[in-house]
Amino acid sequence: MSASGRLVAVLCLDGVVAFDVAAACQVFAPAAGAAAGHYDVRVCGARRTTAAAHGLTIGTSAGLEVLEAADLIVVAGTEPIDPPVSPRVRRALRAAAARGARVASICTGAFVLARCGLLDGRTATTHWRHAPALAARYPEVQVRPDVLYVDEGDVLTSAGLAAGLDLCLHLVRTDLGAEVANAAARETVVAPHRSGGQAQFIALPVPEPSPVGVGATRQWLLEHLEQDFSVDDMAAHALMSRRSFTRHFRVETGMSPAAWVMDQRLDRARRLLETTDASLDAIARRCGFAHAASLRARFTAGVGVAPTVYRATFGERRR
DNA sequence: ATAATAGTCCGCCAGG
DNA sequence: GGCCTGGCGGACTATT
Repeated sequence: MSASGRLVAVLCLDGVVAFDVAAACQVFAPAAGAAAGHYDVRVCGARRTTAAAHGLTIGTSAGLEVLEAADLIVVAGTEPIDPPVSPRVRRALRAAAARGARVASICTGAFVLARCGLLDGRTATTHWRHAPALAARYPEVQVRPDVLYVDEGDVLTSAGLAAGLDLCLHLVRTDLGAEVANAAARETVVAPHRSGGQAQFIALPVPEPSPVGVGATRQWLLEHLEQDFSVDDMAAHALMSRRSFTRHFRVETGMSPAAWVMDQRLDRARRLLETTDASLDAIARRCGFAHAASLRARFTAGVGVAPTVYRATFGERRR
């Protein structure tokens, strides 16, 4: 519950994928930077060192006992997939979820959660290559092979490798707000915000505007977010028919045009709520909403809390 | 709050 | 045949 010093345990089983461990550390553990000091990260395992995939060895900084106290447990993926899970780990993960701590998996770490029964009746994702295996072995799990990550509140899963970074940034965003998350993303040199629903297969994974395809149009949209657009307006800018435009847009971004624009509007609203004292109405207009009422509705639906609550939580209270 | 309206998404298919 | 475009229309969603 404390605002700082959340205890994060990164769990390394045999065959752990080093990239996944590093991704979590990179986002949560920096000693300097925006997120510094907010998390207390321990890489934990059953032994001092854990044999990782690809012949690497990972030295752990804690034993399994941290699982019992952690506020957030990140289960890194393993190769081969679906490793045996000791009763101790199983108990610890279940207990953590039961006491309200969050349990997150990266890549094939979802198999570990599934094995512990934490995904039963839930929606989850994993690396696309292993999604069929996850669904086949654990029929209780609703597998979504087509998203970057799934946030079920206390249990979160993410797709392959880089999507783990997206999930970690999503957690920072939830805990500390968009400004801190964006700063952490900047340090990691990844896209600041890729929403969980984004497709795993996208031609241009990083939403940096590119001059090819519909990238130029996305750039243009970002520069004029305060305006109102129909899909026809966007297609006209891209010199395409509406049908071709929406088709290309989905291939490149994994989202429909309207959904993408809404994501961008909400992102901007979050930032303005955090960093300015502007009125809701002014923010609404600067983000392309007709009025405060529509911002409020879409914000609450998309972010999960009302704008004023968000500002009270994450806004800079500087004198 | 409800129904009417407008806008969006996407499978389908013909044509270049 | 493979590939891309863009019109059509129906299901769906948001807005008023």
